[in-house]
Amino acid sequence: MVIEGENVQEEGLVPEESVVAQSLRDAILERRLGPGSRLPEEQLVEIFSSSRGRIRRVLLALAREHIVVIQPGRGAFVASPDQEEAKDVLATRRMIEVGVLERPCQPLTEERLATLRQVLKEERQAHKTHDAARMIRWSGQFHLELARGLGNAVIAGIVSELILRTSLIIAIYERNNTTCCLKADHDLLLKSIEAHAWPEAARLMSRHLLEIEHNLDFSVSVKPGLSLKLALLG
Amino acid sequence: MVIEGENVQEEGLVPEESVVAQSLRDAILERRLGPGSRLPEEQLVEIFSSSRGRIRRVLLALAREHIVVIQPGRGAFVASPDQEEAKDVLATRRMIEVGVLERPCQPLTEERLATLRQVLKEERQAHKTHDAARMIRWSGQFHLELARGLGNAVIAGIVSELILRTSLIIAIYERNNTTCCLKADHDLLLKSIEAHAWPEAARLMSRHLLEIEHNLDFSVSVKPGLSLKLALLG
DNA sequence: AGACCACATAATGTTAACAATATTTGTTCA
DNA sequence: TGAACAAATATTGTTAACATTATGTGGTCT
Repeated sequence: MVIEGENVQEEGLVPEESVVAQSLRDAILERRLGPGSRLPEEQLVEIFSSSRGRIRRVLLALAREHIVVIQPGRGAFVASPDQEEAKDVLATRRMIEVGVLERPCQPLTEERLATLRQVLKEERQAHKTHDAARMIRWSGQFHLELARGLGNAVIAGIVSELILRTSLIIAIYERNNTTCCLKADHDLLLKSIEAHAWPEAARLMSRHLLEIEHNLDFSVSVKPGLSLKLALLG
Repeated sequence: MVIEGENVQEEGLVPEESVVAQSLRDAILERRLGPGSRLPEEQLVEIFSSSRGRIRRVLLALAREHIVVIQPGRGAFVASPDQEEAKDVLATRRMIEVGVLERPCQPLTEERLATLRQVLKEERQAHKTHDAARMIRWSGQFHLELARGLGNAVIAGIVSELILRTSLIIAIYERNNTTCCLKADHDLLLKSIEAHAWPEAARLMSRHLLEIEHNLDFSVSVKPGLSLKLALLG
């Protein structure tokens, strides 16, 4: 199944740059690229057969999305959100994603509902085959599709960015592979939505996001990541 | 009175670039630069005594904020949000800014409340002296300070961006200088907040933003803007 | 061993020149 | 007059070379 990319808009980037940006976002989302990883321009040029100018534009764009940090004179790194940022990102997601369920900007069409079911199916499939990367990807896609269906394009763009930041946060602070256990949450959520039980759905979403937040352990420090080539090509 | 700039974070830009970016944001916020205005690199280089490389980075950053559009091969222009985007931006603001009042991420400290009062005072002052630019600026600042005080840094960043987009939207679609008439809204809002009457405050905020939306006239077309030098230096 | 310093290496930051492309201007002709 | 074309101009896109700045290495001294 093919669904439009995780991210929604690529303002200011030419198509070739979008591809690079999306590859990096994918690698970050699926945790092949961990927080703090160096992103040397020259290596990225090689990997993507691009030019330094283009790579630099992409890195700036990703810095503006808060998933990359540019340290002047030192280079670009995958971001390592601190505890405060982690809490803020989760709280913001709660505000928006619960808000969208409580007071939708638009009614959920049958078509979008079908997409949601399909996404959930993919998520279950990934879970069954223990494919962690695909699990994360489709889990995020579920949240994004909800924002698309009940919210609007602007909200979807915001949520898309927050999902990526969440992925980094979980990569740093997750307690003990708790992520996988939350699988049932999306099932219940979709059931409530199908039943038009919006208050119940909102409650589930709130609990779902709070649970993620509560499963974070802010006492841990850093974790090493893969090498660039392995992360982006392997 | 001095309050930190409208925008919150300048990830990936060096200070000199931030200054240019903020100048352009200011010009757009205060409607000295209108939707559709051309932004030729060479002129910006002259005006800000900067280099093309820097200007280009700034333009990309602003494109990512949806207040500038880069047309490949043609250059950068101040964005002209269409009707759909206008409705989405206002709906998103409603969702977030009402949400922040209904379920604050943090209690409003006395210090922040004082700032809000001060901002409102400036707003009234600007209104009394018929200083349109300052009116817009402080009006936006009021919304931003609310997001800072009741939300968090992430929410404030989002709201900050949405305020700028709203300024462009109003510049295009405002019916008949209705903006100035909404002055009393912020007064009432602050009164409700001071009385801890959150549901009432939320209702007022919702009405306030809906009113802005309803005062838009989507039948109008474009309006000309000032010259670059006049807008940015005058 | 460990702190310190100088050098070598590698990475990023910057610039200027050139190439490619739009836009404007000017001319011709119907 | 105004439509159509062509040349001139102006603007953006791209690259490569260079300057600047970090990083790593090796050696010396205490």
